Amino acid sequence: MSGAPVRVVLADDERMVRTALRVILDAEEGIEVVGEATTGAEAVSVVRELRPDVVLMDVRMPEIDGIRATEQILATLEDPPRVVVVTTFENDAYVYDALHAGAAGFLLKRAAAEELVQAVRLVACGDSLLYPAAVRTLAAEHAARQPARAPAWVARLTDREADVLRLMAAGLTNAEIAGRLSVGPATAKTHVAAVLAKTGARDRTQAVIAAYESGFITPG
Amino acid sequence: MSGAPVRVVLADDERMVRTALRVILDAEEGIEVVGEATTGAEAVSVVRELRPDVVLMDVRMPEIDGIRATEQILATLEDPPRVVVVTTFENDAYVYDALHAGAAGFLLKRAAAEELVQAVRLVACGDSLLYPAAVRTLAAEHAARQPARAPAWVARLTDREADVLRLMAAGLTNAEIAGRLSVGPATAKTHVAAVLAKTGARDRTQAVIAAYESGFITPG
DNA sequence: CGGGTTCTCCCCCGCGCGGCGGAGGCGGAT
DNA sequence: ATCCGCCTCCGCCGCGCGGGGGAGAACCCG
Repeated sequence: MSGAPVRVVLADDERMVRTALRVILDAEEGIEVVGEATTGAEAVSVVRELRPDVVLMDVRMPEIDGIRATEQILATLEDPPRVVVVTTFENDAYVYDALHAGAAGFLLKRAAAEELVQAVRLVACGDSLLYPAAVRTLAAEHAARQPARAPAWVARLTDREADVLRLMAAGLTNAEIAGRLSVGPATAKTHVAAVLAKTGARDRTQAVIAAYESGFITPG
Repeated sequence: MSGAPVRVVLADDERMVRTALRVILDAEEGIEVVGEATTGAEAVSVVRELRPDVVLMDVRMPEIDGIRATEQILATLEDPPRVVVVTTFENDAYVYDALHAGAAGFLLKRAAAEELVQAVRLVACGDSLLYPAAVRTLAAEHAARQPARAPAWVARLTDREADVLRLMAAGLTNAEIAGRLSVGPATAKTHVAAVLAKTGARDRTQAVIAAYESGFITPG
């Protein structure tokens, strides 16, 4: 815990921001700012060279944005540093992207100095962290991932047609669907035809796509 | 900030836990435990009556679990309190459920006393919060939505075959794929056949299903 | 009672699809 | 210089699929 200091690299295109971060972090014991970068591309090469423990990565940067830079760092380096994505606005959609890219944390620039320091220490210990307000964004996205996206046609499906669509989305042929539902092949075809009509699909493949895209069935 | 104290209700079926929480929180200035509940149903009625600012809600409780109780509280009360879901194990799938139910935070019972206090203060201010380890769960779920679950066959696809699979998953016929890629129909068929072979699919529909299930393409 | 909906089943037809084998060119690796 | 992987294309064949009809039985609801 109190061994070697945490080595930090700052990536931000604005000098003032870098300076502010450096001042805050350098004042802390056990934290050492070892490098800076002003573009995403530079961030990747600086990190590759200096091998810091933590990277504070701005989102909006020239050449390569912080999200892509994060992806590249995590994809190309072995034993990569922990990346904390930093941005200005909390309503940024970047929260999701940052986590998706493998970021260990997400901070707003308006965060207090103590929050920043705590963030660096936390991720250096292997923990993850999100700026509280960002959690709301994430939670909201999570919650929103369920409703809304159910097109009208889903409700118009009869029970039987819904069964058939599920089996179609399981990759079954008409004959197999008939067998699974214990009905004649002709009946299965009729239901499939009805599903195609209601989904507006040209063939069973498009129907399955519609089933996925509408959330009627979900991967995993 | 330092006006009226934060009024807290504790909902947990274990007396020891309630006592522990009460001792910790009552020792803090500006925080007042105004009520307790031992079941989910009781939690709902107690909250309805006492109108606290914050509810510490256990997950596992008799009658109604904490998740459903949270849902009911947030759905039926106007100007509802902020609910922090508390549980014992961090590998609980409840993190997701809790956020989905509208919880403002997620804490583990092993959290330090200071974390607990900070959590109450934070959510009382309107911020959200997650126990750091819980963030990992959430972030991992988010991140896991892409990598890992990429079966071996994804990597074995050639660039061209990946293009073709994407178009297949867009619902195009062989002829349309050929047109889109500016190649002959025979070539498109060859690539499709290769995709079917590598995905282990019997027909294009199963290939598209594999594409979704593997995360090769994502809904939305 | 009649009308609507749903589920069931049948016919024929055309065609896209998938399986089969073969072939030539082109670039990188050995 | 040789092999191998990838992309490109060609034929043939069988079959499942989708489109077009029609039809009977059960059910609910007004």
